[in-house]
Amino acid sequence: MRGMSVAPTPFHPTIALLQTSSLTMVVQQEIERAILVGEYAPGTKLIEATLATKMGVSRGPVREAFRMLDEAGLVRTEKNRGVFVRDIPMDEAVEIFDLRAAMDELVGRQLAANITPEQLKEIKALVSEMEKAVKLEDTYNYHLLNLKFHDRLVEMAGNRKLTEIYRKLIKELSLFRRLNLADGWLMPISAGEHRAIVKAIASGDPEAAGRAMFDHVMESKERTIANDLRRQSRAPATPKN
Amino acid sequence: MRGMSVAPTPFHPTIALLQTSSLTMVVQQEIERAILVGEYAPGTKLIEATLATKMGVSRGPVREAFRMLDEAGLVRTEKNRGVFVRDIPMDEAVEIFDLRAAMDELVGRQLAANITPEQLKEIKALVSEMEKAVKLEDTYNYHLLNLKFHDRLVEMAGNRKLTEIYRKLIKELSLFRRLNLADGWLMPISAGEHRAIVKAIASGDPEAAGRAMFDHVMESKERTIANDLRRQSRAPATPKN
DNA sequence: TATTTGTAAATTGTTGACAACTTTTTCTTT
DNA sequence: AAAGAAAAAGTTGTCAACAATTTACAAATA
Repeated sequence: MRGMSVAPTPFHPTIALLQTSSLTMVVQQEIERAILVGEYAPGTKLIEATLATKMGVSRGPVREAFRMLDEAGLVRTEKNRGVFVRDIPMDEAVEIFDLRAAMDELVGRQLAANITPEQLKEIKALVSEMEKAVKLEDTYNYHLLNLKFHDRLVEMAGNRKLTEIYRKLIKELSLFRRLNLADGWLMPISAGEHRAIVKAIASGDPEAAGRAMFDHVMESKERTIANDLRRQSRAPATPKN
Repeated sequence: MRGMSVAPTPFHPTIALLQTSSLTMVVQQEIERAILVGEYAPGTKLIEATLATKMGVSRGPVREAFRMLDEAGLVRTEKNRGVFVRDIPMDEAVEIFDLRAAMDELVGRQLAANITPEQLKEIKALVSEMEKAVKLEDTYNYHLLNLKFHDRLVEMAGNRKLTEIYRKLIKELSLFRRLNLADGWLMPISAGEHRAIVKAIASGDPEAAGRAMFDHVMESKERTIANDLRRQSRAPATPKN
């Protein structure tokens, strides 16, 4: 037991947490959670002192968390005016879709060449669950499964940098308010595309799988745009009677 | 002149600067510059107090800048131990190359479809300059022109999100020490690929242009890997004699 | 009434101080 | 000497106070 004073593996999980996470980290994650879950809607002003007292810390950690969230694209900082939950405009959402399409194409190619039988089984199960949700018209659950499906695919592609940036983009996209969280009558279409993706990946044809994933993202982009146009015609942008 | 109190465009440039940049911003940019230019090598520990006094500010802004640089992937933070300039390992560099390839493929497709004659002229000029640098064996200038060439292409593709992330990746890659900054005998090859890219874009064939850009990035990836292997054989990793 | 000016309140920007932790140095002890 | 313990120094984490700026609101003016 000599010289064994290296890396004192913590006994209790709480201890491990305290060793890795500073107050800044905790605050950052909590604010991020609240933003992503919609507790702070896009455009909302986040006040340092308020958040600080609410979370029982001083303003320092809150400010540091703000700088992180800003860099991550979840808030926007205006000097001397404060930080606001970011609102993703339509054109930026479109840009994100295009970028995602290119990334997902890479994912498809990679998976067609390298996916394991177990992994294939896993994503097939996810697709089945989604089809179940379609039958039940459970849009919320479909939305969650859809996120999981794509996240797992990206993760399975085995490129950590890709995964990291993909997730960052998804987070930003969740701040795009006009996003259609699986409108009822669109679910079957989306679900069908998922089947096609899995089939293409299983076939082992990189180009086909890449194209299937690329097309799927572009289709959701088109659906999102169309959906937005419908809304705009229903509720005019500037009703300046 | 009613309601003209909007957007008080500053008269003096200094005023504009003071309005946008807080100390944190200035500190962040200065540290980033120093890192990218190699003043702080990968692995270097950055000490809050030292930087603070050196830049004439308190530790607060420095800490906030650290959080930004961490999120941007330029430094890594170890709780209670400090922040260090990040060192990009080989496998991560490879991942970045693969991701960049997918992004550049999108760029190529986009440009083949949408580039203007003026833009085409501009990038042709850049390629010519690079060929000049090849003749002069001016590797440093070639390196700079190469960066500019790719940056302009991405910018011309007109997807701001893509541009933003592309630049972030390039910054991270510059922390990959084994990167071959245009080794002499490789310049002609790289330059040839650039000609091919421009030709493909000019032809207006999106798939060809996309493939040309994709292939070019993958080739530089391979060149980088090969270069690293050569170095390793020259200077063994663990000379523990 | 509409616009401007002045003032108080709220909020952000920055700093310095202190506590907690890590690393280095010094001092024992063998 | 070598190893380990104790002390000192250096550095980070957190906080509270103060300064600078913006916002809200009321009074004054045209």
